[in-house]
Amino acid sequence: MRIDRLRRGSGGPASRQVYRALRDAIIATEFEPGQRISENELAERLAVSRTPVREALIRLRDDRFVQIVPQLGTFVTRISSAAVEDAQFIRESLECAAVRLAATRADDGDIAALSGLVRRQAEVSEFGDHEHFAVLDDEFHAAICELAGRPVAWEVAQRVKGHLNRVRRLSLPQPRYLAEMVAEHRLVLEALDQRDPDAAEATLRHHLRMVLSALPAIRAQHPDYFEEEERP
Amino acid sequence: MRIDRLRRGSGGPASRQVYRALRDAIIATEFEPGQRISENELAERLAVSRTPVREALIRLRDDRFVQIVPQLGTFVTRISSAAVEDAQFIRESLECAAVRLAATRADDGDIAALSGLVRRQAEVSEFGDHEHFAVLDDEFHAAICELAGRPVAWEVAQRVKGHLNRVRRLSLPQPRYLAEMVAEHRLVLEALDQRDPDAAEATLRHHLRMVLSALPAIRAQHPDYFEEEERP
DNA sequence: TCCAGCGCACTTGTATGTAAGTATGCAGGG
DNA sequence: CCCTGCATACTTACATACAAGTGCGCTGGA
Repeated sequence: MRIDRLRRGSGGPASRQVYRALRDAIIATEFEPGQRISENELAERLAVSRTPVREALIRLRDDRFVQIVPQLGTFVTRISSAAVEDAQFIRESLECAAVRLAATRADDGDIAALSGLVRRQAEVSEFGDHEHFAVLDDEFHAAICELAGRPVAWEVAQRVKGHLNRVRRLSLPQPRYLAEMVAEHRLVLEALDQRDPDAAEATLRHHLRMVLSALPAIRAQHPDYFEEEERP
Repeated sequence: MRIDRLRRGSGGPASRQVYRALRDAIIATEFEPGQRISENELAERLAVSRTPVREALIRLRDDRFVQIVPQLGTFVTRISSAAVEDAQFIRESLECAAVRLAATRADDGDIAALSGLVRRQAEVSEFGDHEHFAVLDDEFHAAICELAGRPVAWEVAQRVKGHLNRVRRLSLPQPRYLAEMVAEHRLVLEALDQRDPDAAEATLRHHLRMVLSALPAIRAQHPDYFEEEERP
């Protein structure tokens, strides 16, 4: 396990640092879905008291990354197709609405900045640097929400996006994945450049749905990471 | 102040009860925007310890209903036009996306149930019972998200909706308000009955935007409840 | 009167202690 | 061997104690 004593006095309050560390660990499946996690053990391992650990876990419960059962334990939620689709729905609804606004509000300078961002994405995609690309990808989507005048859209989207990332990390890296992402970003950018809200929404929606397509395969590969769904 | 000792052992954990009580009080402006609230005083008044109070306040901060400044105090957020518009944006994006899905998935039984709900709304609107209407209104919007197969859309929408409610409570009650709401619900219902996603989205969007129109007037009436906005 | 400077009272953040409840494993009887 | 019942060790929820930091008011001096 990579969770370890966190250095204090740097990144804000302890509870926030614990939250981020646990969230990252869950999304990276360093904490496996279904696993039980103990407040006491985490507090000891992180060298803080139970209080900030508890506050972090409460927030993770709001994010649906853990399930807290009183007097029994706290468990990493298993992946449920419904939860992933919920996250996808929220992200898609918010970002598509934002990109429509962005298409009507962006000026030439905004488009140029976005264009530069996509260019940088193309560069790092050449080297297959997934980690760096992920940062630039987030910047791209954040910039769209910013252009729309609704940065809150990205904040909410980012929160639910963790569920999508957890699934994506389980899928085998496709060789042409990054190149395709860049190509789709270019299409969105083009639609924005032409101030075409309908095209911008359509291309972004298509782009966002790429991730979800791999869901059934991933489920077949890691059945014990998934919640068994009721079949009505 | 109406915040008072809460009865334990009834409605779940104490922290949740405190959260609900505080949230309701803030939305009802029983806690005025800008007012400082003290963990200690609240704990004493509610006859619980600081722990559940603190957990409730943390969640309220995530909702942007309070602002916590370390070593200084916790304050009820003033109303900001940006925050209200953010809430409106999120709610509108999610519910409009949901109603499109609902229009393609609803069967005759669903439509009939929704129709019955609107009929009950018409009844209570006759008596000007705003409180009861609010409950039925929530049921209506929740039902749409349920029909879409995305109940999470309503959960998120409901959370941000508090910001809209706080503003709405400050506006003078319009005499024909409830009747108009019912009429608009009928239009949405009609579009759903005809399985027309575009019409459903358009009518719902128009419906949701009614609240926002009163914002400037309310701001003029309660200037000290509002954040002063920067004029770039 | 006015101003400078110190001290106190209050705040949130964190640490630790108490209470209540559940699953588990072991012991004993059938 | 198998099942029943209890003791125990663990969990979260809540209460309380301590630490660090900020603003405000009082006090003393000019």
